[in-house]
Amino acid sequence: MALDHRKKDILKVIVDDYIETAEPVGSKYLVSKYHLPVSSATVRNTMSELEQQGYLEQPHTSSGRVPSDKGYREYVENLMQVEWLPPAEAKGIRMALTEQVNEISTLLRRASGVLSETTGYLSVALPPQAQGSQLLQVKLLMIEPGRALIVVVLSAGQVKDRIVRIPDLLSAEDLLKISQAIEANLAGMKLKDITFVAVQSALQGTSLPEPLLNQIMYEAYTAIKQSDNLDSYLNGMPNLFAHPEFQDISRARNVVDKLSQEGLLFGLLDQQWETEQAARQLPQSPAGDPPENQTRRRFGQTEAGGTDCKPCRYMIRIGQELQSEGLEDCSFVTTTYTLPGKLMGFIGVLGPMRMNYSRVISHISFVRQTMDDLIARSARLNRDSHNREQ
Amino acid sequence: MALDHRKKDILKVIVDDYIETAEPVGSKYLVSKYHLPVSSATVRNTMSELEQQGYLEQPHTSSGRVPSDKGYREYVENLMQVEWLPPAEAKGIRMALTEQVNEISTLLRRASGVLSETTGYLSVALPPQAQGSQLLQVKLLMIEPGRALIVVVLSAGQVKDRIVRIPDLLSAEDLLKISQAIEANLAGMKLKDITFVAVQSALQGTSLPEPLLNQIMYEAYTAIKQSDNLDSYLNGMPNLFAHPEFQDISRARNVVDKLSQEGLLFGLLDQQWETEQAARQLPQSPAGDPPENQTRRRFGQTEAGGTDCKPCRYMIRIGQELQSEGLEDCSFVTTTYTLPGKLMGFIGVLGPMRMNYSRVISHISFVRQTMDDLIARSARLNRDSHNREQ
DNA sequence: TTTAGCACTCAGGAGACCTGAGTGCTAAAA
DNA sequence: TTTTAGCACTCAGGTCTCCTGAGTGCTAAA
Repeated sequence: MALDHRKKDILKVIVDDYIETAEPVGSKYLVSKYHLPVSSATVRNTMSELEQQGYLEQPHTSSGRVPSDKGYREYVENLMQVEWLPPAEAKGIRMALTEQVNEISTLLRRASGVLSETTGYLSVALPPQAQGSQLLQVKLLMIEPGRALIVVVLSAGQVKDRIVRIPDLLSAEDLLKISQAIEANLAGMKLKDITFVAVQSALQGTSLPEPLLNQIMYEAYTAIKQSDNLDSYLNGMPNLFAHPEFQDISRARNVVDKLSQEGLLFGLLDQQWETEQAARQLPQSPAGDPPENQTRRRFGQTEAGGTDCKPCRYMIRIGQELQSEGLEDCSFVTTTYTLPGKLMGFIGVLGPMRMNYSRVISHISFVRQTMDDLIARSARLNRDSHNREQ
Repeated sequence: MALDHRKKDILKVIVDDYIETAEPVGSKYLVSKYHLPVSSATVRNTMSELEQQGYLEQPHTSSGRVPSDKGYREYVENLMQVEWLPPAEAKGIRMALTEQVNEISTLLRRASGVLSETTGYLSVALPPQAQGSQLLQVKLLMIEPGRALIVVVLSAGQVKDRIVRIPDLLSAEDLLKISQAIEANLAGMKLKDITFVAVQSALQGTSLPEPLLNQIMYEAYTAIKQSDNLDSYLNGMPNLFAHPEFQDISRARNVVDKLSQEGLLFGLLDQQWETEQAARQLPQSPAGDPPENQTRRRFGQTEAGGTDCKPCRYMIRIGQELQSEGLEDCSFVTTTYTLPGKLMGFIGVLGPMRMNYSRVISHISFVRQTMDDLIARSARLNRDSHNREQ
């Protein structure tokens, strides 16, 4: 079932060309454009076999071939060459990401912006799955009698605030007591481990009358639990319209529709999350058969001339693999960035199936790498300064 | 130059019909569908005159007529009837907006969502222009040595936080001192009146060494000044694709492109803001000639059966009036909601020029009214509870 | 196993034709 | 003076036919 050398060569050239031109590619054209050392008849025979094996499709009898989902998958897994970023571009991206970033949300916004601009597709950046991060601080600030601001600070550098109603009788000192009690008992816990009962028992010690506590207890609990409900960033929607596959308005609409559904992206990325988790369980076994429709490849250091980028795991989902009606003509390349404490978040690029995978992968890998570097550096700085103080 | 009775009638019917069908309307069709008491020949003559006066256009010689920008303007100013919301729908909207709203941002998100769903167009909601609102509180929370969280609370119920670097040597107590000093000196000031020098002199009293102060002074100043940089909400992008005027991908793209440009919406709404300001300066003179391309109408209380809605000022910009390349085929209906302290924010609905103005106006007016009620009620509650305590 | 050659297919563009909804104009009727 | 009936005219858009050329599969020879 494996493809022989010629078939691989021809499949690669076909996909390359189709990515470039968006036109079905024919045998004669292929031979002349790429100076293949065989005749067009031979190419025709090979194409015919590739079609029988499911790597190519023919829009109609008398037209050239177009890659199928399977063809693209073979291409991204075994055939394509990832071009590395020219150093100048890499430097530009690094600078764009590095400038004045104190918060993870700023970093995500930048990352998404850079990705959509440099790839010409649509990009998303999602905050880390905060249920796994630790609660650092909870502050209650009196805004005016009856209303307070709850600020929740998580270990991943995420901050969430919300205004809540509180009993009119609670004073600023009461609020201070309450927040101190919560912090004393819950700080350091993982978000997912915090229960209502935990909050309840934390507040038991405050010697405040029960009725006053009840309302704020509930508010504090939901504020903490929902503190992972952070914004995601999506850029480059208009980019999609430039590609011929979306000239047909109904397809374009399908995609825009899907992307506007809040939950969808999270769902797609949850899939990856689960896969990642599973992968961590296993001892890194490069020999293990990867599941059919997931790509994980490792990049080595590049040779001189390229931009260095450590091994980097990404996932490519092509067409049907997205299992999402309306996105059959799209591909989605995603990767994860990591925060201290085993936290992960996602960045991804969505484009037509006919996307320039090589370009997207090199960019997303570099952005990911830069993000990881920045995050690690920032963590290191903090640790250092901490040590210095002691 | 004014239109006589028949011309008005016919223009109204044409626009009504075109809004409904999106097809150029012809004379014979018009007479039979609407049982006009004249013959098609008469209608033809009238149409011809309306075209000469610029209210109608003919896509090509042998087709029916289509309203021009001027035709739509005449329509929205003098011809259309605004249908009021059926009470059931009004109730639904009110409930959707009312539930669990403690923050202006939540209210805006809901308002935008409701508007896009009920009108079937695209909707936006922008936060109030915070430069006019007062600084209520500034808190500095230590996250870890070298990093702090600045929380800025404004009078309009807006909260903004950001993480900043601080000198490692600053302790939590120092931060408390600093925030107290800032609050003591600046609380109650309008955002636009706060200068760097003001922050500087506020911190003079803290007896902290100057070098430590410099950095945080700058951070605090920018945090305060940028605290009006709040999120806007945009919903219903996919709705636009359902309308025939956007079947042509290039137009759709233009619109999506425009709307993705961050500044655009603010620019469009700034225009309205200036107009509003100007209007407030003037003693409410209903006799004054309104500027050519702005609509301001007052609604009275509705009669029995309708939903009550206080007088409500809105602005309609049609096609060219938007002065925005790419939006020539769109109209934008906007209105302002008000917060205590003369603060205003915007909500708006953008759709094809051929939008159902009546429907949009009744919905946007009702949403605005409901928002104002909610905000006022919330303010009243707070004041009351405040008084009770004293 | 590869290639040259040939017959075959078929999307898509060009041109001819037709239809029908719609117009403007004119002359008669009100 | 205004309205209407009637008629000739226009033209977008659907349908039909034809043609072209890029592309194929198959076969027989190299």
